Amino acid sequence: MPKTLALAKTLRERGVPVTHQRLAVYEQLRRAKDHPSAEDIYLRLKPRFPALSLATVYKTLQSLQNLGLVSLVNRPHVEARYDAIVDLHHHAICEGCGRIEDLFDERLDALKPPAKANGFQVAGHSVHFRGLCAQCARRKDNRRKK
Amino acid sequence: MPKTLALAKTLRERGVPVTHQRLAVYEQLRRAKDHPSAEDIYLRLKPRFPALSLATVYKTLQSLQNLGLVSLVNRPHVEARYDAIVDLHHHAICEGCGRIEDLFDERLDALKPPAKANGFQVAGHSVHFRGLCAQCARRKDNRRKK
DNA sequence: AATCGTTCGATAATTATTATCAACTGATAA
DNA sequence: TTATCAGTTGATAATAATTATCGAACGATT
Repeated sequence: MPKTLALAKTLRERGVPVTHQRLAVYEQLRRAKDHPSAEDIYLRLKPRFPALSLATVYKTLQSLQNLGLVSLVNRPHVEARYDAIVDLHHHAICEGCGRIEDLFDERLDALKPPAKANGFQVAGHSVHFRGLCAQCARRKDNRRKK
Repeated sequence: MPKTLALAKTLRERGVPVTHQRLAVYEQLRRAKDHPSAEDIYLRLKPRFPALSLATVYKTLQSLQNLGLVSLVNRPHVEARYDAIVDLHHHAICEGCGRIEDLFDERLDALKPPAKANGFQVAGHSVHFRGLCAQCARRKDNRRKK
């Protein structure tokens, strides 16, 4: 988790050109405490960088993600997936094939937020595991053995 | 969680007209075990209901959600939100104002999927609490007292 | 069977995101 | 410092998922 000042060094080390835009987007995201959207970041930077394009913000966030310097709170632009099960349950999401499996587990159902989340009134919760389902895990192993 | 046969009764009780389309969409979703998208459902029903429109599937899923009969696995069509924190952490999402707060909690970090999730290779996980943040909870209370 | 409010299907509109591409910029080497 | 070149930028078009619109058709009640 490099600080803004260290970002230039990190980028250089990985052979990624250091640009004003990249530094500014990362700096803005580090300062923000509200998990901004691409457009939020764009609007906040616009006064200082009048020539900035929204597309650049998207591309920059994408490459910072690839470098492992930025994470996504919610997956964007993915079609909605529905479930006829409305009772409390959880999900395992396969990153290989997109398959979503239902998980029923009382231990997970009983979770409570940490006391630090002061005054937050919980209406519900869910746990998402991400990884590879049995089939996809096998396929990956095979590929590696080649 | 009413069975398909019971759906007509449930809808009637709530004053919602019972239509072939609504019954079919719900039946299809109950049978499916793969958390289908609106389009998946549409394509699966098309052979039996050639006149069906994709817009109707969306509208039907929306009203079934309002009735509490269908749940969403992932929130659709919401802009991506980014985070400069890449270490394992969790989120509390306010349904009032959309605010997302970071939660750090070793208890939540240590979660493992139930043994039943056979062969699933976990790469990571996260816990989402949804509800109302302190401010929004207060506002709701006030409104109720009127 | 008549009426009325709701829903349906077709299509246009909207929103978030990605693709395209010519002009520019940062890093490297002369 | 300047020339070079791959990678990036900004402007805009394209795409994908979803929602809005609206006249025609339907379900429930009488």
